[in-house]
Amino acid sequence: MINIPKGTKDILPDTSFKWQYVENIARKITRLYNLKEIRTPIFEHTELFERSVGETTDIVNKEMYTFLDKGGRSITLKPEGTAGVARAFIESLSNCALPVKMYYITPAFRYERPQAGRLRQFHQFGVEVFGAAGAETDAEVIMLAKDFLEAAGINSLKLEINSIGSGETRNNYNKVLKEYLIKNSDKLCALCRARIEKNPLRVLDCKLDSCKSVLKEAPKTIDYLSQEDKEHFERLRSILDENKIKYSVNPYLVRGLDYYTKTVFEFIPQTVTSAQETVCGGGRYDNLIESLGGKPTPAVGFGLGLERLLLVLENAGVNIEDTGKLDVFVAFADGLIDEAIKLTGELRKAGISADYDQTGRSLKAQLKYADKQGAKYCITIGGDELNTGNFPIKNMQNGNILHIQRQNIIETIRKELK
RNA sequence: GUGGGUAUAGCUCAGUUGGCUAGAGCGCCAGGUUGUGGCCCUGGAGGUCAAGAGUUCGAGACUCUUUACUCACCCCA
Repeated sequence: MINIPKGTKDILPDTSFKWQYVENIARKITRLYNLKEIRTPIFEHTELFERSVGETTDIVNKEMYTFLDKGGRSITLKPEGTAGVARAFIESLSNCALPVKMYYITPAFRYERPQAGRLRQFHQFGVEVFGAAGAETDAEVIMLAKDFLEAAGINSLKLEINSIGSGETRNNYNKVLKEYLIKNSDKLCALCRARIEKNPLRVLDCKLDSCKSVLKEAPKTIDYLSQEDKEHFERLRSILDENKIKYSVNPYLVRGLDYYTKTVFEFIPQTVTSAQETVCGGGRYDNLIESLGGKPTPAVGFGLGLERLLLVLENAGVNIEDTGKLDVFVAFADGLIDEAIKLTGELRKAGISADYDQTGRSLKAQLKYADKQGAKYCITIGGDELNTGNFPIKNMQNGNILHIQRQNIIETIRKELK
C-alpha cells in the first residue's frame, strides 16, 4: 500500500465543509472591503522567492520544494503567497488604478518536520494591497484580519504590533543593535551569535531566556525611527485607538521574512496553548515591488494559516455546522427503483438535493443509510403509494410523517425546507 | 537539522512477572413476523500484533536495528 506523503493531509468528505466554512467567510469579508481574488501558479521560478522572501531566511535556506523541470529551469513550489502576487502585480497590474486590493486562498509548501498546526503542504488565506503608502491602509488590513477572525468564531484575540522602520532607520538601527549584540555576545546562544552578522533583527525573536535577558536592555527599533516612520506608526496607533481596536506594542516583534518594512503585526488567539500560536501575521513591505524590478510601489498585507485557524476554532469549541446536508432521500420497496429514479430526478431539477440507494439495500437499511447521510427528509415509494398517489414524507429530525399527493411533493418539500 | 513519545481490527484502545486458538467499544454488513432510521438484542466480515534480527522450550510483551507516525525545538502561518 502506498500511503500519503509526510506532512500532508487529505481533507476528507466528512471534513471538507469546515474548509468551505472558513473560505466562505474569507470571501464574504474581503468583499466587504472591496478586495478581488487573485490566483497565481503553485510554482514559480526559484529566484522569485530567493529575492523576495530573502536569502537569509530559513524558508529559502532549507525549506523550499525546489526542482529542475525538463527544460532545466529551477522551479519552486510556493512557500508563501506574497511573492507570486507581487510578481503578478508587476507583470500585469501596475498600470491599474491604485490601490490594487487582492486576496488569495492557496496551498503553500515548506519542507519542515511536521507538528501540530504545521504541515508541509498547508493553506493560506492572504491579503495584499498595492499602491497605498499611508497608515490608513495598514489599519484597514489589520481590521480586515480582525473582522475575519471574529466572524470565524474567535473572540479572544491578542493583536501585537511593532514598527521595524525602513530605509535609513533600518540601517542606523541595525548598526546600533549590532554593536550592542557584539558587546554582549558572550551571553547569547550560538545561533544568535551567528545571526549578528547576517540578520541581527532576528536575534530579537529568540525564545531562549538567556537571550531574552540580554534583549531587555537592547535598543528598540521604535526608539530609532526616522521622523517619517515615527509619524506613520503614530498614525496607525491613533486609527486603531479611534476605532477601539485593542493592541499591544511588542518591540521585539520581528517577522521572519526579509521583505517587511515599517509596520509588522501578529494576531495571537488566547485559547491556544501550543507554540504554534500565531494564526495570522503580516505587515508593510514598501521595497518589495521595486526590488523585484517593478516601479517603486508601497504595499501591505497579511498571511493567515487555515490549518492553524481550524485548530484554534476546535480548541475554542466553535461548532461548525455542515450546511451541505442532503435534503431528501428517496427510499423504495423491492422492484420500484425506476420510480425512485424518476422522483429523485424531479427533485434535483427543482433545486432540491436528493439521492436514493443504488446498492440493493433493504428498505430498513435504506432508512438507516439516509440517517447516516444526514438527510433532512425521507420519501418512501411502495405499491400502496403508487396505487393511492399518497406518499409519506418523513421529517428525519422529529420523525413526523406527512402524507402528500404525488404532484404536491416538490412544493411541500420546498415549504418544509424553509 | 536536534530531542522526546508512540506503533495490536477501518477508528479509539485493553492485553498481568513472557504461557492455550488474538480482545473490547465504536464503525461496517446482515437479521430480530414480506414497509420506516436513531435506542436495544443476535450474528458476521475484518489482524503478517509496523518490518527485520536476537534471547527463550515458548515473544504482541524482553533486547537491538530499520521504518512510519506524533509532539517539541529551530523557524514560520
